[in-house]
Amino acid sequence: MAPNLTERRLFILKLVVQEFIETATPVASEMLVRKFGLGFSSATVRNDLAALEELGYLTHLHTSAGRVPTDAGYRFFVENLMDRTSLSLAEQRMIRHQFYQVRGELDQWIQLAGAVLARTAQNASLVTPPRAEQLRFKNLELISIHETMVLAVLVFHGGIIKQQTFGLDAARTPDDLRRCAGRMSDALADLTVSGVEELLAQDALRPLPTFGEFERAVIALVTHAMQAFEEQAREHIYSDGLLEMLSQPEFIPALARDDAERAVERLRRALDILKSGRGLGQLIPQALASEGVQVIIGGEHSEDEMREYSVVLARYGVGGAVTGVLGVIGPTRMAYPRSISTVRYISSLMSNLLAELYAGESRPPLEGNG
Amino acid sequence: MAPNLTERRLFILKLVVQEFIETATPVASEMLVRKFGLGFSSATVRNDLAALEELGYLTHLHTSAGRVPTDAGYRFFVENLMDRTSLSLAEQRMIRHQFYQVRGELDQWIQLAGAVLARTAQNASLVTPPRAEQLRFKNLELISIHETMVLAVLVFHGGIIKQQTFGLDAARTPDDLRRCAGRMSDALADLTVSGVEELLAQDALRPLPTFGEFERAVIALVTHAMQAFEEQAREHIYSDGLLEMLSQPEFIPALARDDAERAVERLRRALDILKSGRGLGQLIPQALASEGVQVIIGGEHSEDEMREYSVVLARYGVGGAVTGVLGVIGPTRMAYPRSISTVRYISSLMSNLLAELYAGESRPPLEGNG
DNA sequence: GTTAGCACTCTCAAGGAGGGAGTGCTAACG
DNA sequence: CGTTAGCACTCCCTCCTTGAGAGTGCTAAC
Repeated sequence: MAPNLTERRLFILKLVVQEFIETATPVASEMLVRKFGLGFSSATVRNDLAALEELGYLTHLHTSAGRVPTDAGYRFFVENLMDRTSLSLAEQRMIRHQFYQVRGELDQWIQLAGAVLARTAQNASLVTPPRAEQLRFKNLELISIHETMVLAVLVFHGGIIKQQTFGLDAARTPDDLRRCAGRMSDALADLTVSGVEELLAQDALRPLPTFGEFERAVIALVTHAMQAFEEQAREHIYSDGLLEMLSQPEFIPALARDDAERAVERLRRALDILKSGRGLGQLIPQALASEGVQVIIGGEHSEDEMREYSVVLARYGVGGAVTGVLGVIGPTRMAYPRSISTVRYISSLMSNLLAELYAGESRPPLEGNG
Repeated sequence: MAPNLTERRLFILKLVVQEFIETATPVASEMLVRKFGLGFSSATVRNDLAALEELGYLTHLHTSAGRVPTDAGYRFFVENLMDRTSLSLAEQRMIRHQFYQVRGELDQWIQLAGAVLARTAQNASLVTPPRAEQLRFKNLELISIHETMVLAVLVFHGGIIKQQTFGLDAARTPDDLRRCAGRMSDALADLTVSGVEELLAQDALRPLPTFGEFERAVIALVTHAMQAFEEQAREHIYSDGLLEMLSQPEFIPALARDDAERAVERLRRALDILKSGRGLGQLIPQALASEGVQVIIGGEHSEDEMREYSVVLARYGVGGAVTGVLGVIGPTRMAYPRSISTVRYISSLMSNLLAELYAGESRPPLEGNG
């Protein structure tokens, strides 16, 4: 009943997908024969195209239109047909160099990763900052802004920093604050949110002499800050490359197969997705739990609004300790080989950078030859 | 020669501008008469419209199209005609409440300001973080990540924080680092970039016993961080509300007077402006140097690519010490009264918040009734 | 100064024709 | 049986035309 997949048909499918990815134009039989100098006539190719269509890998919008891959077609291409290349060494070098230039500035890595992903894959990118499963307290500093206003700098494991100002009931000297911060740092060291909460509860029951009203207030502040941070960290996704994605023909009315309205509506939707993170929600935890590069194509998404988009994601980080997710999002007609190799490279690069930070033994520190 | 501006003509001009701002549709004489129950016939209004056109305040695209304000028309409206309202008390209360909820989290104020501006003015917003003219050092903390890796947290006056990791040549204990950070904090306290540079130079000439190789390396790090920060702070503009702006009819092909292609091209341009900050470059320093709310309308911009947009900007901050700029950007057909009052309110709100932080005497700290 | 009346201009949407692209089918060929 | 030439057919896209509608500008009267 269903046609079988001959070598030639596989080859033709590969050509169609590659061609459509490149040109964004439906692929015609005649054109394939001429452009690639196939040894068959266009009629033969047409038969194969019809077979591939019956198998569900291709469609066409109307009788006299060329073929376009379906989601299943892209999936088959990604799994079985595409050339598994890496980024060129020159590109890798260039990217490494850019990261080298912001060495030490952890908060810039995320931005840079987003920018590089977007530029290299010519689509939008998304990056979540590296996060520990559990925020763990490391250090506290209390800096006097003026007599009754204090800047608290909370440092957590993994180089995560949060600042918070608060007012005092009574004036305190900078030295006083410093001593207090030292005591607190020791008391709270390595605790998680629940640990701090516990301490606060205990403390309330049997107050220690060194921990007075003020100290308890600070612990409450820390608790609150950690809770808020964990919550907002889960939602926060950095994204970039909107402009790159918008230069894809899908978003250019004159080039879009359907009319201009659609192109703009699509754009608005895309913006919405990137900004709100809706439609990406499940993807992130899912990617965090997986190894290697994940590809989700069009209708494979659980969200309806994502069915015109594909996402290429990978986890990065050290062990299970500090991890994040980064990836590329764009129309289903996406240069999968390139996107995948870019995501793979950047995730491994980020992982190495983080490993240097936390393990130290992996490589000599970046500062070494500065 | 040129017609004169009678009371009625002023009134009609006001109506036309308001009407066009609201409906985004060219305003016809007949429609004005009916909608506002004017006591004149449409022919009379037509005469006045023609006069206003001759004065340069209105145009129409073709013979049988209604009138549309010119940039000069908007300008005249903003200066002389529009109702100078404030945000409603309910809105003010709501906004204050939102800021109250992120009290103490200085870095969230910027985001919040951007979001509120965008939502209230239904356009894109831009906010620069509050900056001192000169970055002034306040405090340094060195936190051991592992034996040879250190996280430096630099705190500057104005609650500005920068983190930077670096590797060590030789292992150091956390205590060692803490003591060192304390010495350095004292040595560098209140210095500007040039001050630190000077210290570094002096130090190189006659090394003090307490300041060894390591300390010099840290000072160099601080110098570098301050330089980099000052540079990138100048360029960094936070922006939000793209989605809000895109819901303006100018960006919706079906509603745009000209064709869909234009709408999308416009959109791409707008994105580009917001992302790169090109076209805004001069505006920021200019706004920093001015008092009150600045309005720049369409062709008044020095940049050509901005001639379809208007910007409403205001400085915020305390004295000349710590200041930033915030504002709204959107199509020239912008709800100026609302944008201006929003920008005015938020800038004063932010100024108050900053004043509390730095002066303390202006109001009781926000934490007071938490 | 104001107004009614009207011709004129220009846009916009709908309908129709012609050209073109590409397929699907059929019949013949090796 | 796979391959191929030939051809009818389908559907899109662009251009053109047409008619309706909107709104102006002008003129002449009030």
